[in-house]
Amino acid sequence: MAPVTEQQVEAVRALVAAIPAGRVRTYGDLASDAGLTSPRIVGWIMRTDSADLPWHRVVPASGRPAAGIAARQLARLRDEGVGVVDGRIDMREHRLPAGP
DNA sequence: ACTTTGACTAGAA
DNA sequence: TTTCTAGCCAAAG
Repeated sequence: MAPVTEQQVEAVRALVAAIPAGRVRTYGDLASDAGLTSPRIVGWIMRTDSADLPWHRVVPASGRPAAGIAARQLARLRDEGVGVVDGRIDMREHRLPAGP
C-alpha cells in the first residue's frame, strides 16, 4: 500500500464529519474505511487538524479516551447523549459499524 | 539520516 | 478485570 495520500486524509475528515451526534466511531474503523493501513494515521490527522471536525466523536476501540483530551471529550459526548460511565464510553450502544 | 514521539490496536500475561 | 508488548506509520528534533 502506498503511503498516505491527500485523498485518504480527506476521506478521514469526511467520515468524521459524517458521524451523527450521539454516535461514535473508532480510529481503527475510520482507518479501515479510508483505506489507511494503520489507525495511528487517523490519530495523527486528528491531532494535527481537528479544528472544524467533531473530533470528540472519534474514540479509541478500548472505550477509554486518550489522556489529555479525555475530560473534554467525555463532557462533549455526554452532552450529546452518549452513555459515559466511570470514564468509559458505552461503545456497544453508540459505536457505528465500519463501512463495506 | 537516525531516533523519538504519539488523540491506535489486537493479543498476551 | 487491568497492564504490558509488538506492530504500526507519519512528523519532529
